[in-house]
Order: sequence, then C-alpha cells, then structure tokens
Amino acid sequence: MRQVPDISFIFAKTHIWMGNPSLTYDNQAISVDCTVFGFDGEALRVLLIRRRHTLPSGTETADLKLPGSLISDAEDLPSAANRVTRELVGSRTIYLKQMEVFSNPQRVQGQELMWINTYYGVSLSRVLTVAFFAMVKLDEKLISYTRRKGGRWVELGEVRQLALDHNKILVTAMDYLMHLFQQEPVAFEFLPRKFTIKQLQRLYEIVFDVEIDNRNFRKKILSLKYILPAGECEERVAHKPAQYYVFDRKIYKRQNKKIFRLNFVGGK
Amino acid sequence: MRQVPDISFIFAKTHIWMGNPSLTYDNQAISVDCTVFGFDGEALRVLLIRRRHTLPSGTETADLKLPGSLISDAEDLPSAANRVTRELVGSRTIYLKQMEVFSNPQRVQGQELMWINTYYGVSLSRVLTVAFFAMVKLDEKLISYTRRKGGRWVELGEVRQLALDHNKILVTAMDYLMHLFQQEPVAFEFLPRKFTIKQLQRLYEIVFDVEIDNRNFRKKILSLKYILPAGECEERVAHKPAQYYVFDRKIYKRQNKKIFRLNFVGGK
DNA sequence: CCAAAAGTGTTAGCATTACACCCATGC
DNA sequence: GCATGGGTGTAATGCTAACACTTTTGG
Repeated sequence: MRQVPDISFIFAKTHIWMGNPSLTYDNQAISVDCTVFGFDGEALRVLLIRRRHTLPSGTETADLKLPGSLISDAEDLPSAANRVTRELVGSRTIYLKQMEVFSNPQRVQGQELMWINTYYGVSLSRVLTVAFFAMVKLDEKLISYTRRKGGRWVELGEVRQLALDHNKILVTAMDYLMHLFQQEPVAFEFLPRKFTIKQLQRLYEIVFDVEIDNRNFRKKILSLKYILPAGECEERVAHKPAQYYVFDRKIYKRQNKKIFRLNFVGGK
Repeated sequence: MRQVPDISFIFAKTHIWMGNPSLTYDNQAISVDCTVFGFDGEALRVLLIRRRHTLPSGTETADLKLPGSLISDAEDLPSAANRVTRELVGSRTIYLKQMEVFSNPQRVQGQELMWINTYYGVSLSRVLTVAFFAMVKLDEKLISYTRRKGGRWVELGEVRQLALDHNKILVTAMDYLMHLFQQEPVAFEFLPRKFTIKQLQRLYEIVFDVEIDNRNFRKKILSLKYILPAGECEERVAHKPAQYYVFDRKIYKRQNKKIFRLNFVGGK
C-alpha cells in the first residue's frame, strides 16, 4: 500500500515499554472450535458431534458440540482446524477462516473444565478457544461419511443447547456467514460445481432470510462475467429443465480489482 | 436469526469424537499485539515503542515494535489489549477490535524467544499472538503524552523493519483498516468531534490512496442524515472559513437497519 | 391436458460520476 | 487586491426494484 523509505529513527531513550511483572502466565491452553456449514438445497446445516458428559448429579449423558480440539505445541491454528474438520469431512475442499477468539477466563469452568482436563489428560485452569468458520459442499455421500465418523449435519433451526459456550460461537458464525455473503461470492462453496440459478437464489434467500424476485436475480447473475453456462440441463424433471452454470474463480479474481466508490456507508 | 424449536436428537451411539492423544499442549503462551492508528490531518500514523534488544553479535541495540504483552491468567484478550494501549494513550476513547491470531509455531524463535522469556521471566517454547486493531483521535496533547510514556506516532510511510513479525501484523492491520472504512463510518474515530468536510475527505483520500472529487464528496456526505452541522466555523484562517460538522452515532444506529440489496458482489 | 418450475422485458427512480467556476477571509 | 481554500449545480449513466405472463417438460 505504501512505500517504505530508508529512514532511521532516533528516539529519546528515557522511556522503555515495560511488561507488568505481577501477572502470571501459566496453565493456559488454546483450542480451536469449528463451525462447519453446509447447504442441502433446502436449509443450512451445521456439523455437530456428540460428547459424553457427566452431569453434576453423576449421571452420564451426551450433548452436542461443535467439533474442536486443543492445539498441540507443533501445529498452528489453521492446521488444527483442518485436522478437526478433516476427521469428519474427509478430503473435500473446505473453506476455512479464523473468526474471533473467545477468551473469557471463566468461559470453561467446573464440570466443563474437568471434562477437558480428563479428556486430554492435562490440568488446565483455563482454555481459550479460537473459533473457525467453515463451509463445505454438502451431499448425500458426505452426510453418510460424516455419520460414520460420528458427526451429524443438523438444520440450523433445530439446534438446541450445545456444550460449553458453543451456542455463542454458532451465533457468531451465523453472523459471519451473512457478512461474508455480502462481501464475496462464497455461495459457490456450498453448491455443486454445476448449479442452477434457482439453487443459487434459494441459497441467498435462506442466508438472508428474504424473498428475492427471480427476474431481478437472474438479470443480476447473468450479468456477472464469472458465471458461465455449463452447457447442460437438468434431466428427468417434471417441468422445464433448468440450465446449469459454473462459477469461474479465475475470471472473478482477474476482473475484481477493487475500484473506489462513494458507496462506503449505508446511504440515507 | 432463526427460531429454536424444542426438538431432541437421537444420535447413533456408535461413534464418539476423539481427541488425538499423541499431541502435547505445554509451554504455550498468548500475547496481544496492538496496531493503534491515528490521523494527524495529513497522514496516518501508527503507535510504536522501543525495545532493547541484544543482537546475535552480543551488542545491545534497540528496535521498534507494536505495543503488546503476554496475557495473564486472569484477563481476557480485550482487557489485555486495553491494558497495553492505555499505557501509551491514557484514558481516551479507543476503538479496539480483534483481528487474527498469528500462530505459526516458529513465529518467535532464537533471540526473539529468549528476549520474551527473559523479559517476562518465563520459559516458553512458543508464543501465539492475537493481533488487535485500534484507532484513536490523535492530537498534540496525545502525541506528547505518548512520548512521555516511551511511544512514538510514526507515519506509515516511514515504518521500517519492526521486531518479531510485527511488520506482518501491521500489513494485516492496514488491510483491516481499509475494509473497515468501506463498511462502517469509522472515520470519526480519527477526527475531532467537530470536523470539516474537507478533513473527512482528506482522511478518505489517504486511507484509500485515491483522489476524490470534492463536489461529489460533499453531496454524498451532506445527504447522510447522521452528519449534522455543528453551527460553528473555522476561525482565523486565511480563506473562507469552513463549517464544522458532527457525527451523530445515535441517528446512525437507529436508521441503519440493514436492507437486503442485490449488491452482494463486485458487479460486472 | 395439467401441474410445476424455468424463463423472459420494461419502466421508473435513485445514486454515482464527470466536470468548472464563484465566494469569503486574512494579510 | 490577491492568494488560499471553501463552497456550489447539472446532465449523463448505470444499477436496482417493481411487476405478470409464457415456455417446456413429465406424468
């Protein structure tokens, strides 16, 4: 963005930044928790797993959580998030981004903290978690793969109480999803390589919880140079078959050198 | 965003998610590093501090870094970032947001790692850092306050090699700044409460590195209902005095219920 | 032939762009 | 009076929003 001229700085030597020696830095660990979304053509779904859990009363139960893991000394966060999601999703393409860190010292306490310490064989007083956002192309094969690995794709509308602070993370991720959709053409991360305009429209309608006029939507989409007809149509459908289109990422990247507009703020 | 009906899930009990027991989780610590920006009317500046540093050759030297600190067991990340910036900025309003975590296990090594271990009296093998983005209203009083505390406001164009991986963090923050400016009216975090339209325009021109037509800019700004005339003018200037305006955050928040538009992507 | 979903065009309104000159003040 | 920067208007263009009917296929 800017040049870096070779200028040297001569600072007064009177003050040096100091750490605060009364603080302690023990006993923390970092985890990743991944909110993986998929779209089944009708609804958004989120990937959850079961966790065995002992209630304060002593009875064993199981609740649901987002997939996650402590990170090891040797790995960085994206690797950890990848490791965690790969276990349930296999080798498919995953769109993966870091969201925010949940760092409240009390976010994991009591029973929950005991569960982590037992599970990992550690004795932590605190766990920070880095929330990741992910999208995958969901299809029948993936659903059954995930099921074999112990995960479930749960409709967003059917998610209830999750373990730890995972409801909070999920809400953050849903927000992130909407923002992302407003900014970049990420919809294609959810759809099969060949998709119909109607599929795309349904996805936008669900993500933004609105109805979209199909004429205006088609006009808009067909005007985008990076969405190309695949030259194929639906088959064996009891109505006029729809054309398939593909998203051309190269064209998108090439022509998307951002131009400055006076758009910057929400208008009147 | 969505309803949460009371549905219970009955999952197959065959698979339970498992951690990876071969991993270790010791010896990590988390720091925050804050990129604090200010605008002096002419250029963007970033807040840097000096660090005493021993070169491999053994000679003592000092380089520059972003203000930062390890986090203690008792605090969350925003508190740590606040603590760090307050030391240099005092009690002023700070716009503070978490950016991404820099988690490469090798990001701090050798001399740099030794410096941290010595400085904090710890023996870590690894430090992750959470990068924070901040904006403050910069003025002469703050500049001299910061100087007394050992910090400097360095023009972005004059920043050279920083300690650790802080150049990388700074680049991330500059990117973040541009994105933020495109999304929300954050410009006012940089400007005095009463500002002229020309000041605002200069700020946008510098942030986006473009020239803006002043007629179109004024038209746009004056059409925004949340920018109000302050009823005062510049004084003692050798030209037609400019009017002052203020940003009304309440009006902005009230009328800014987001409407869905088919704007979502970069256009043709 | 009927049901079901795909596909199509026009108009009005609004926001953005490009562009050149006059105005008020201090010195 | 002159230098300096503040302040103003209009026309062309392009994108968005509102709106209803025809087409193609399988059954």
